[in-house]
Amino acid sequence: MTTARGSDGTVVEERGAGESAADSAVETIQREMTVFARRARASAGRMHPQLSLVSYTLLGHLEESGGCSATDLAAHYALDKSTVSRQVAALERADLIERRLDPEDHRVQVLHLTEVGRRILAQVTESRRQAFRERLAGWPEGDLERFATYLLRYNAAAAVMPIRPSAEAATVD
Amino acid sequence: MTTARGSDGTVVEERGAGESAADSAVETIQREMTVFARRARASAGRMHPQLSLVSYTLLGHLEESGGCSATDLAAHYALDKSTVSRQVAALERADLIERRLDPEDHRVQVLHLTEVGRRILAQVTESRRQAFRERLAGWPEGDLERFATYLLRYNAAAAVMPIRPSAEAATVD
DNA sequence: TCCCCCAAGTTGTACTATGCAACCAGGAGA
DNA sequence: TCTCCTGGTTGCATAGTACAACTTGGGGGA
Repeated sequence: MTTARGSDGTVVEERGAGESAADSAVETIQREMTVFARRARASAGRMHPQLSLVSYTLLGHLEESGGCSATDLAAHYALDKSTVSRQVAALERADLIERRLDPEDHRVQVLHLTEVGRRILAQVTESRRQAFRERLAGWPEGDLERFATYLLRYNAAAAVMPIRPSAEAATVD
Repeated sequence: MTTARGSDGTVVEERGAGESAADSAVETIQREMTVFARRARASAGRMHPQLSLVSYTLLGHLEESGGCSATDLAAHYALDKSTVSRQVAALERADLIERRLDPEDHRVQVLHLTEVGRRILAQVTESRRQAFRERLAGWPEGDLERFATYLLRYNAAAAVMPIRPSAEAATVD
């Protein structure tokens, strides 16, 4: 981090002597992506009262998969099965999901969103989307599309090139 | 760009009849920023065993500020002073920072990086920068600069937008 | 068929990060 | 001086997580 940032988000750039414009852009990208991640992480605790961080993700996965087992969730998000088990228990207590015994294999509990769960998930999703819309309000459409394209390109690369130290990084999600 | 499938499969894209291309771009941006945040969070612990994401951030702030108080850190990162106090204690135990009593005001402990701290921070920063360089390798310079600009613009907006409990928070994933 | 082993989930335990509240110590003003 | 404010620490509670031991159900081979 080579940057000072005021509470207003103003950024002071310092360009080293031998640096090319491209290097400088890379650094800015790194810094700003990190800022975003930190901010996101920092506000994780002030999540929707009903829906913790992981809970939201799990609900989203249930919505899109149309129901799956706890083991599937654990594998998909690289979480321990005990962690998922407790999360699932909490979500069930909150009436956001329900369990149905798989008739084929009685060891398996297939998890499904309840109506309430679907509604809460939609609410939270909508409120996230609203926040993004506000922040991106007034951007020219061309900029929005290029920004989206860049992010896709970046993430596609990141998926294949995890931060180095260990190979397990590939299990990120 | 309406179809973006990260390996995580977080969000189902539903493009309603009345939705513009700009709306679609906003959704893609939201999804991809979230993917990035999750990946960053998940891999944070792997970048350097010695340095958690928060620790890394705090060290970085000390480096760029040239020394500041624990209260400054807490305010800047919206952390509780007790949290910072404990983080600082750990960093001091690890010999990465040192405290110097402010001669002007004996209540204040000005925190400074030690040589070791500076070295470790540089190492981690370099390894992160390398990862970013790899992911951005081959991008045309114009794209890099636009991407950097967009991120700056986005984060500036995010910094100003009121943090509503169920908006920004939900962003994390 | 019966037994053994594997897979899905649950529960006990421990550890980390965190916030809040109570507290301590140094400063500043009435 | 006395009171109040500020920087910091510590006690306590909670969330989220992993690991290991355990429970229950399935399936394959002798």
